[in-house]
Amino acid sequence: MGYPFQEIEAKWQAYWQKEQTFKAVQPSDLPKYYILDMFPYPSGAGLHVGHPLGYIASDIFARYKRHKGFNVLHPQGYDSFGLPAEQYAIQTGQHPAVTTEENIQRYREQLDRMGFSFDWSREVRTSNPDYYRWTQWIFIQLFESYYCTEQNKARSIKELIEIFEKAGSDGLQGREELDKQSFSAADWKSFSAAEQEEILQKFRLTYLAETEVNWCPELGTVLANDEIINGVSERGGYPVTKKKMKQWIMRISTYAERLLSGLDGIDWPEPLKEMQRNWIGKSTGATVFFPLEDHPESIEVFTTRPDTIFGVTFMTLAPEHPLVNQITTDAQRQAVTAYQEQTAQRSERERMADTKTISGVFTGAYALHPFTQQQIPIWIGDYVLADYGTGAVMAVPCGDQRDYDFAKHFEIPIVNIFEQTDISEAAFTEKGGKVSLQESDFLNGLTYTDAMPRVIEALEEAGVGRGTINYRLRDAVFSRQRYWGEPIPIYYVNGVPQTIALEYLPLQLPEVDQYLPTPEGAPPLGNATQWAWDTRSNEVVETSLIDHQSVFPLELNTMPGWAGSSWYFYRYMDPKNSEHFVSAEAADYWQDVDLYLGGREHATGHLLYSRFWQKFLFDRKWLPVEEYAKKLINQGMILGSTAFVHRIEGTQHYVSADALAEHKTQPIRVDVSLVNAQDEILVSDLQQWQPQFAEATFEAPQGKLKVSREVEKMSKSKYNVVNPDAICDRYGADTLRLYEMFLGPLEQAKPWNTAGISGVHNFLNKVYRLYFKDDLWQVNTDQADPKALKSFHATLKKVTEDIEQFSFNTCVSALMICVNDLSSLNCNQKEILEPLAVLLSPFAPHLAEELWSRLGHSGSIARIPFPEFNPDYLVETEKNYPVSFNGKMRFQLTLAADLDKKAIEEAVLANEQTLKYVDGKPIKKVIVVPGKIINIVI
RNA sequence: GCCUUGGUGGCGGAACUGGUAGACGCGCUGGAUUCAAAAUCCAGUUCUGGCAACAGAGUGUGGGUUCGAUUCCCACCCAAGGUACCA
Repeated sequence: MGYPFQEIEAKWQAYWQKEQTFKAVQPSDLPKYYILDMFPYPSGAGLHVGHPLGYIASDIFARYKRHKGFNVLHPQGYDSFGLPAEQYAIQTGQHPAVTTEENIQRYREQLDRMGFSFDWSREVRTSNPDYYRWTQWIFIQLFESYYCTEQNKARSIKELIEIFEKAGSDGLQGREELDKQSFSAADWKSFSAAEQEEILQKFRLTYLAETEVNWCPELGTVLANDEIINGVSERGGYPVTKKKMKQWIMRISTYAERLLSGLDGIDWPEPLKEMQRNWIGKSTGATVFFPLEDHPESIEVFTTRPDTIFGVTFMTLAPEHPLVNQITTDAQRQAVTAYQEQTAQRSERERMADTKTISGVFTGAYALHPFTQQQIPIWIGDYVLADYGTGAVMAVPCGDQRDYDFAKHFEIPIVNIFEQTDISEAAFTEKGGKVSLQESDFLNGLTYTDAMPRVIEALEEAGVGRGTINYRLRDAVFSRQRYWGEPIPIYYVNGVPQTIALEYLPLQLPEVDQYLPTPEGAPPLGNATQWAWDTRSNEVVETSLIDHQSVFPLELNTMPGWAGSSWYFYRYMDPKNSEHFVSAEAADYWQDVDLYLGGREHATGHLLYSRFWQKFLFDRKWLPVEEYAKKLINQGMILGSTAFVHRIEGTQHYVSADALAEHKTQPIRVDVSLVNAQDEILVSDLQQWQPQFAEATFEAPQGKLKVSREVEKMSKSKYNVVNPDAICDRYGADTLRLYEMFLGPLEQAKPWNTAGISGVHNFLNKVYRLYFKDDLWQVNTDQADPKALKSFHATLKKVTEDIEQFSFNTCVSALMICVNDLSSLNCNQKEILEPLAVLLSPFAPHLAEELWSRLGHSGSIARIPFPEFNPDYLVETEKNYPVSFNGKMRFQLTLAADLDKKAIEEAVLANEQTLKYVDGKPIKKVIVVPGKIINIVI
């Protein structure tokens, strides 16, 4: 009989809830420790066994830290705005708020069953108006800020306006945003509100712009770059095309450098940092201006290889480049226009899929080389992207493979500027090495390293270019044409955006009767009858009143999914505050997240955007630190093990998976819960499960069909989901917790497989039997066996070290060894069993609480000090040393444990019979390897 | 293509800065207990040969450094994830 886990778990879960055992106190004299999980999106499918993996790990650590005397903040909440609830609403008419609430209920029940030590009094939900009020507030602050390049931080836009009022455009030197525009202080004051706003829009950290966006027609919305995977939408996999739209944009690019350098100071997984670095994509090079031959303007290019400037034989512009139409000669106009149309029609996906076909058209125009004044033909080609760099490249076919291919294809001349290199087959693209330049005027004889600073200097002297740093990171589109998201707190007076003051927030989502876009293509909020802002009463009023003087239209777009999740970790510190998004005192006490656990898939989305907002809020002095998460761990995904039955192609006849070689078959997914441990499925179960099997025929001995397996992501549609509730029913939450940890290293992805769960469950039964014999309490106060003490303290040492390194799988193994030892030594002394309960408490909290109360304590075990490791128990009097000779182990030598290296050597040489000679040869030298090996040289 | 991570029994996985490879668990084999089963306990289990003692091989492949390599170095193969006309 196993231990009564159902009774124990229910009892202690109720106790924790009633006693508020895990409430984080604030203020407190204890040192703080903040452990955060990435909060879940509450989907309709509920939790599967993969979801809790990270929660279990963070919970073990949180409980451990409490035992170690920390004031632990371990909160949980819901990222409850999102597309699935909205799509469900479109299909059923059910309000997303209703389905979201239902899903949250279900999530909460499932989470509670697993015995997590969350402080639920601090729960946040991003779709709650009390929460999104502050998301809207942050949006407004971004709108009311600009980035000051001199102080290298965000400042209030009011300070920028002051600068303009005092000195006009001269007050802001060298800012590209102003382009060539210049105005005096008097000019500024004479500008209309709309004119002023047009200038300010170039500086605001969130701004409106007509841009080419990724438009997903199926979803009816725009998507950010990180929401697109291989040219199709991340959600649903629908095609994405380019479309011009007026959108709210976040000026994340101003933070590119700080987002990059900030990575060095935080303890995040290296692969994840690398992904962020690549996404930011810093490249150092130069901007070069190529004057046009018959046109006043010049073409600006960005290049990482200005040292190869004498190898330029043509230029390529993106087909969308603004100068193309102006410079194209009449003779070439038809061809150019045709090419432009052709590229515009190709979807993003087509363009990406087909990178091998070389295409392009000559514009007929020429630029002049900035140093040699030679004529350079200007081409357009779709291998040049409009939105990277300046949308134009100086083509150096000898040094860049794409330019090389283009030149070969269109028979453009190639000049080799690299000494002693062969470019008959491919371009020479290496940067390092000792290859020097030739036919390069003042750069002749210089290597890459020497030529770079020299050429940048020359460009600057001649006024035709400068050293530049370019980033791949683009500003992030912030508007979504959706209903179930935060409304953007903006209304428009004559087209000029105005913010809604804090005291009138939140701007609550209006009711609509349709969650689809309006027939005119406006976002779903366009369906609302009440969606206009009255500036006299400062409230939302009937849309039909817009003609009145004081009533203005509200923004129809909502915020993207990442808005609410970009700052939630600060709300947990002070969740009920109605004055601030977090109070200075709370932020000051908790500071930042000490440990953040979550999936790798958020590397270039949530984890980048939230760092951006953090830096902004830090700049404006609302938050105390510039990086919010000191340490981050990516837990690996638990994958499903999908089962397949096999149907002979074109028939309704199914065969066993071991007979696949003989037939041409088609695999069909079946529900894993119907498959037994031997990978067999009963035909009768299968026929009951889905009607398509009812009329099929089977080649199944004893009515059993063999299935084949494949490891895939867990998902409802793949029928491979395992529900944690089922595991809790059968084995209990403590077993589930231990087993998920035992499965393998936390960071590693692994398929779910229940095969080993009995071993872990057995371990807990064994623990129980240390305390109870035939359900009778058997713990006594006798002195414990030294062997038992030794085993316990060795385990204590190992487990403590392993917890600190998040190696929970080896912790479980160590505990198993210890309990096996104690059980075979018949150990039932309080001296060991009392601290053992505390040691087990992070892993199997329910059982530990029960044992603790049976040991005669009142109250929870949760804050009892963790047992201290005592090295005295591990002292050994004798040690076994393996003796190696010529790399082979030859002897076991038993020596006193306190001997040092020298004494061991002497002891070996003193041993006349067995060791002074080896294979009849005298020993020349004894090498003692630190640890436990003795090496002998003859 | 590039970047990152990894490759160890039938399976999941251990092995601290180079030191007895395969801990722990599953599975399997045999035994004890039982009328029987479940549960529990004990023993064995990398592979090959052998009744056995034992011998040989062995951490993706091929080299190298070392008294000694899963661990360090070089080249390659494979898998997973990321990313891609980024100039």
